[in-house]
Amino acid sequence: MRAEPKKTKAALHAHLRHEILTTRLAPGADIDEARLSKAFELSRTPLREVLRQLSGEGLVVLRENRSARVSDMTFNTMRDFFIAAPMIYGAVLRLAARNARPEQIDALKAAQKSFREALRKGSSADRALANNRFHEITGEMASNVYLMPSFQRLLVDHARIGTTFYRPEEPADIENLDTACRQHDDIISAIEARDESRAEALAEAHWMLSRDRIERFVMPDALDMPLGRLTQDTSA
Amino acid sequence: MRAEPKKTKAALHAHLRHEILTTRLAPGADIDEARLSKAFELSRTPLREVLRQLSGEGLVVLRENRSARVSDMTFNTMRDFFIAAPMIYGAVLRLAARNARPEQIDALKAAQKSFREALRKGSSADRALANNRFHEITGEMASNVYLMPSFQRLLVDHARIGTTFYRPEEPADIENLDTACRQHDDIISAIEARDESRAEALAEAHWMLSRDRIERFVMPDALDMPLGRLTQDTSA
DNA sequence: TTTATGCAAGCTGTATACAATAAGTCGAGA
DNA sequence: TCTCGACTTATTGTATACAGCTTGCATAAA
Repeated sequence: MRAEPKKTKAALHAHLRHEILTTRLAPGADIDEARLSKAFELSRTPLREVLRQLSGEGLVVLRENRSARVSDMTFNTMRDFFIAAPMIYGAVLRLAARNARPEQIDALKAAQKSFREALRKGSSADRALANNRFHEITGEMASNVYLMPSFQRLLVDHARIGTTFYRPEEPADIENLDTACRQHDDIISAIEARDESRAEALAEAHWMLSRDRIERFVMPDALDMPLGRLTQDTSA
Repeated sequence: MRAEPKKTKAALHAHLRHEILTTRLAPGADIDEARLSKAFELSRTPLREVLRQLSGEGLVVLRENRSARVSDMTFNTMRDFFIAAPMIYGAVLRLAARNARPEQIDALKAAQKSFREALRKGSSADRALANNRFHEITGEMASNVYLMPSFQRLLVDHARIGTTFYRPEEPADIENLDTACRQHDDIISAIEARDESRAEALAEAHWMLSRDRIERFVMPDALDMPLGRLTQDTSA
């Protein structure tokens, strides 16, 4: 965390992004300018500029005369997420299949390899980051300036959802990740084959998978045991 | 352009947004920090923050160690625009029909009234701004945080396209605007009736209209006169 | 014990000075 | 006349100091 200020600024941006995507900086958490300023040996002026930029990227919200805050995830945003995601992501994968260039496909395969490794022996943060990178590349493939803003915004919260709603002790969640990984492979092959329809369909399936995991998290299976009888027993 | 700095900052943001949307600040134009700083009696620190924010909104691009620049419109971005617009805009109007609240519908009607007035006696900038406001309200109605970033980005360039590809001397362009105005009315009634499908269909029609105008601008009708024969005439 | 008001400490927003980087200009050599 | 290069000028990026706002605490009154 030393080096010239120019690099420091980029490093700070990367650091905050990392911390927010992995929810080490929790949604809704306050961001302390002074502390970051000291930690990165960077004055508040450029630091605030980074904060502004992150705000533009949807990672942070700025409030007048108050500290910056990590953008939070409410039930409403979750709802918005599952309304918007299938459409945007479907469009991105369709365009990716249409426009992907060979070197981008190579990059996608490399990202998938990293994702596999993170699955095997990485932390849940590593996994979310690797997955994020994978999808980010599909966005680059689609290369549509008007789709990217929403897509990036979705990816941010996709990553946060991925780390929030995951229980490593739950077999169903492990299996869920395996399925996701296979879907990534399918996505790669669809893009490589320039099969737009299949790419779009895979997007839908991929998001349904996330949705399932969250549903199981929020609404777990009911206990399968009858309660003891507490009433109407005095008449016996 | 006086008042306390807090207001000045907002004023500067509004000013730049206005100038860019109406293409008085042309796409690709350089933005001079020092000059703006003097003009608004605001130091460069907050000014640069505004620039960062505008960059997040897609109005401006920042380059390292170079002046900020109004984001440009190339053939590629135009292409991206017409690929993304029908989908995003269709989704927004569908959600608007689903979620619009009464006071928002009132606001939309008011915006449409302003648009009508701008049509009658406003400049082409007034028109673009009024139209922008109209659509912005539909975005508020949809109220989906993940759709808004792309939608806003589209609206910015929609406004710029509206002022760039308009020739007041062209009867077809005048008629085009009348049609757009009627479509706005239809959109309002579809939203009021909570008719999602119709709202979505109107979005499609509305963008096709913009597309037509641009097509006619870029590829005007061929002259309806036979050219003199210049070749193969020596054999006679 | 509770509520209100004033004071103090801390944090956010802005201005200004300075450092670093890029661009333009002039001159020298080919 | 053209090209290369050093120097000058202008502009961008950063640090720091200060002003204004918010908040929390303490003291006093009910």
